[in-house]
Amino acid sequence: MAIHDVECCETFQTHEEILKLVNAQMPEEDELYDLAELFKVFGDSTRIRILYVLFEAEVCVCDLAQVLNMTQSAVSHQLKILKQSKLVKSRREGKSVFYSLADGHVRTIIAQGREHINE
Amino acid sequence: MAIHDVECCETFQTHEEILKLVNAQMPEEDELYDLAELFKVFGDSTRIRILYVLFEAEVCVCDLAQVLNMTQSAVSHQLKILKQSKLVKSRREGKSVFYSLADGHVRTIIAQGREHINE
DNA sequence: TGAACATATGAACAGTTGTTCAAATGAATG
DNA sequence: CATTCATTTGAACAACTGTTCATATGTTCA
Repeated sequence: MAIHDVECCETFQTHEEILKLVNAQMPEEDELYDLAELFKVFGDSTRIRILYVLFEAEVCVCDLAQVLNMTQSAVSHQLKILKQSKLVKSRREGKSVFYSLADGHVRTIIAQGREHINE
Repeated sequence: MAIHDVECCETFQTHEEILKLVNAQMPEEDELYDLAELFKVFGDSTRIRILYVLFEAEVCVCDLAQVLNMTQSAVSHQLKILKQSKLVKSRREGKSVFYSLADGHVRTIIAQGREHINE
């Protein structure tokens, strides 16, 4: 048993080795935080519904509000969050603002999540 | 303009078509809820850190607590959540309980998330 | 410029979440 | 079977989140 190994639940595992492995792969604290923030965005069924609409078409805010039967204010608040995390982008056309998906990761992540829960 | 189209932000879009497309692809409400619940689990940096440890090795609760510098109670609470969402499985060996990843979707989802934020 | 429309924003409120502390369960061992 | 160790659980508390309501911003057009 190496010097720096720690006794724990009497297994006397080589914690040093585990620590090395883990520290080598574990992202920086900032990145872990950003990662959690990103997944928090997916962690709300309203936002997922918005994303599903954007899978099909580029739409304006009041279209989203109608299709999803929500307040336009509520939709706008959620769109802001989606935009801040760069899952969605917007384009102004006259009085309207049109939203669409920002990149393909959204589809992959949601597809994987769906696969997982349907196992 | 078809009969059921709705006037909205003066674009007179064919909402009927959008609605058809969206409704065809949009999962049931239950599944949307489950999906959001799943991503909520990823939406906490503590749980992501736990998953990163489990990427490297099967470990017991007090190992996790030590490696992550957390209360063993806090770790246990989070493991319960990870287990309920089937991201993690456990195996008892004497007094200890060892945790490991339940399937490969975890890796894919986190990898995609990481790709997204590093763009 | 002023009215009308589409969207964004801020404050406030209820509901949810992660941690801590204390206590309970479960397993091995003398 | 009582003790010890590893883990789980429940209650409680502060921090955070999504919606609503009221209001502000920004754009078009008469």
